[in-house]
Amino acid sequence: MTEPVSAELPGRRTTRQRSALVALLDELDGFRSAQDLHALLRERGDSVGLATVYRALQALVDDGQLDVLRGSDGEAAYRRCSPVHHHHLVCRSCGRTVEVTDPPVERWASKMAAEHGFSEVQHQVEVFGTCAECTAAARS
Amino acid sequence: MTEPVSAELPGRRTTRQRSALVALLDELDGFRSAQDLHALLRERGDSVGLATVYRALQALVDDGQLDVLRGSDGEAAYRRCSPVHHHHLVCRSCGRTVEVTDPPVERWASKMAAEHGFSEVQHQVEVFGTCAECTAAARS
DNA sequence: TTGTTCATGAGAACCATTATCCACAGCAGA
DNA sequence: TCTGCTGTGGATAATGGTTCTCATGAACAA
Repeated sequence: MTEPVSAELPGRRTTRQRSALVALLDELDGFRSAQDLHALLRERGDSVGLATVYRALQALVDDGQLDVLRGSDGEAAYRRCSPVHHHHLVCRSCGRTVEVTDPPVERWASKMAAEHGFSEVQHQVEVFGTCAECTAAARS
Repeated sequence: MTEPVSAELPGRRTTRQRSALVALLDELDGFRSAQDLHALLRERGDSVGLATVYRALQALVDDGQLDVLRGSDGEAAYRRCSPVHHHHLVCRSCGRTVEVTDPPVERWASKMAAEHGFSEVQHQVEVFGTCAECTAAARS
């Protein structure tokens, strides 16, 4: 009751492992699986346990600092994202991601849900394609 | 070369197990997991192996007769769907599903992708909420 | 009916994710 | 500085959905 409730991350400590993970995510610009991130950390010498990677990712998601996406194989992929509501345009081939926003889509989702009596609505809009570079590379 | 290539399901046999699965899917109107479907088949006496359920579901998806959805836990859910392109409005609580279409969203996705140089675009739009009945039930 | 070939089913294998256990680190108060 | 509390890390086991293996059985064409 006496703790500063307004603090962003109450009772969350800053450790070498979490810093390394956040730094890595800042460098990457596409969605990466937890397994990938764990392997990348090991490669660069920042040895971190797999369970720790999962815990840290989950914590960051809870804090709204990461976005999660489920691929067609069910594996979760993570990415550092802006805190405002947005959707993604993801390259199937290289994983590069563009954040996009579109108020009309938001309105459409709310309207459609209301028309059918649905409440507490969330929507999920992701666009997958092949980016210009990968298309060019595939042609060579 | 001599087979009827135009046949809907070339080289796919009709078996008791597949018929039972399709019949079950026709009766249900929400997304169900493979595990659920397997349990339901057992309950009604149509004993079918779990592996068979997965194989049959995969085959139906390949033939475009089923839609797949990945829940937040990564579990796949299946549903009998109309063959034309559409999206879903899914009740988080009871799983009931409404199929919706919206050409503007389709156009928006294509336009957005083109602006960023993406090609071979697919999009995924799902809206989750709580349907009127479940909202009412929760209030009681 | 017969032969070929695909489908089935039980269980093992697989793999991402989560839980468990215990040692350790950071911080607060004595 | 010492001590105790609590969150964290790491290794590993457990979990659970999905896929694979392979011997057996069923569908279909001739």
